[in-house]
Amino acid sequence: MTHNYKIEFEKFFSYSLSVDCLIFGFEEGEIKLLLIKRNMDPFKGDWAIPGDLVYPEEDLEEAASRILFDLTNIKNIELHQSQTFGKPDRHPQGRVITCAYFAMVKIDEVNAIASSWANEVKWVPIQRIPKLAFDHNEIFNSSLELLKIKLSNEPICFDLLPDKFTLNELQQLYEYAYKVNLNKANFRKKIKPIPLIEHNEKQKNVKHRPAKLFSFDEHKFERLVNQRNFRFKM
Amino acid sequence: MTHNYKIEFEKFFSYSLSVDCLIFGFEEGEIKLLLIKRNMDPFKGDWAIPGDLVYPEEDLEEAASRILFDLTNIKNIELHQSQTFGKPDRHPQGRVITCAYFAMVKIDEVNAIASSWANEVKWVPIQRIPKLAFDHNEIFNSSLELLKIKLSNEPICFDLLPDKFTLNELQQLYEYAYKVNLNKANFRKKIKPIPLIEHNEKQKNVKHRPAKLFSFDEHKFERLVNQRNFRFKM
DNA sequence: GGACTTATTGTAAATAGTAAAATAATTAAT
DNA sequence: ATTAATTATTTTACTATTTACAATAAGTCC
Repeated sequence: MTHNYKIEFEKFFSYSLSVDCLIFGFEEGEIKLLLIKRNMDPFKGDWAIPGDLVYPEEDLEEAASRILFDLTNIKNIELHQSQTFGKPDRHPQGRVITCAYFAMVKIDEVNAIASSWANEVKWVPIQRIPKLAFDHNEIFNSSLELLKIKLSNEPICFDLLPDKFTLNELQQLYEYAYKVNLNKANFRKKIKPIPLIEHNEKQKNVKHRPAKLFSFDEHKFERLVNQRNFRFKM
Repeated sequence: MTHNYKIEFEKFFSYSLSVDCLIFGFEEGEIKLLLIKRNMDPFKGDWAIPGDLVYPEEDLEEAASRILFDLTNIKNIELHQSQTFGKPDRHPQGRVITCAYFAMVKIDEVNAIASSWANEVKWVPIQRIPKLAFDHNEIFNSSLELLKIKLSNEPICFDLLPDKFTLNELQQLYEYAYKVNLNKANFRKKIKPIPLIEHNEKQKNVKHRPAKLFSFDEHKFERLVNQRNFRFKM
């Protein structure tokens, strides 16, 4: 930092900062991303990742949290910082640097949607994301890569699944994320070390043998991580 | 982006952006970080990660690249984006958001050091990083975590090692990074799939049986990745 | 040559991963 | 009620990989 801030103040303190918040969900075997339809220029009418400028007194993560809340009414969930994008010409109206965050929500718990933000929102399967506004396709791609890395090293798959889920749903999530087919019996062997709560309840309204419902045992997981040196690995 | 930029221009386009560049090297069995001693306020005299404001027409990565060059004369090496830090009060002189990058250099090829930047620079083993200026300890910690993840998934260890290295040096690098002891025989078995060029040359000036020297076979590696679906995994 | 240090190879046991078959629970038709 | 069909779940056998440990080979230094 060799610059004299007094002299160069105007030149350097003239950037703007935004945060884009990728909201992922899981439904019917597909991981989905919440997109908004922009209701103002630039890129009016285009689909985009929700985002907003960061307020002067606001931390980056706070801003992402605010965007998430405005759109979904969800509070207090983990936000994962992704990459930051700052090409000088990425925003037509000035030098706007954007920092991407992503959140993972239980899609069945999200109802309140569409606000002052955008007149339209929709969940789009991540394998069928359309052309987006700004450099949002690039932001999506790099964030998805990060999501995939975290899915294989941290138990964040359970943030996407409903509170009670079947083992098949868990498997489908990984199959969709990595575009692979997994052997069912082996998958179950592999997830054996992960502490799950087995419910007496079963799947309903299916026309075949219903599967048992499970929940992630977060407390037991924490204990395992701290006491033995257990590591989540998929 | 629901804001009217015309009206709120002054309020929002008043941030500054900096880039911090963590430069990692490997020497005598230790992974080291290049630190500078600040020669101006704030935090004058404190050790810090090298960084500078981003110029108006400059991309983030370009800025990181410039910092790296000013300090080491090294050009055209890969820069890895780490996390971005933007707490409103992180910089005493205004709202400065900083985006961290890290680079990995061959420490023996870096000589030119100390510039207009700082009157003092030094390589510090990453297990003995002192209290740093600003929030630089936080930046270092999160970047180190990312470095460790990349070390286990990409062949970037060879960016740290000299062009010709011994297998022991390679092992020491991983042992130091993850603070573990590895079995020599098994380590050599594990790295078997990685394509290395075996030189006729041997280690010199050691008072024991000299080890063979190896280089990373980048071309063969690329071919493996593309043709079969080979993955680097440590 | 002999002591010493490190490199390199070998082997057996333990662990993890894979494929396929067997069994259980449910719905729906007969 | 019996049976077929479908899917969930468990079991078994097999294969490959990882780990631990021992043995041997190849240099340096005196």
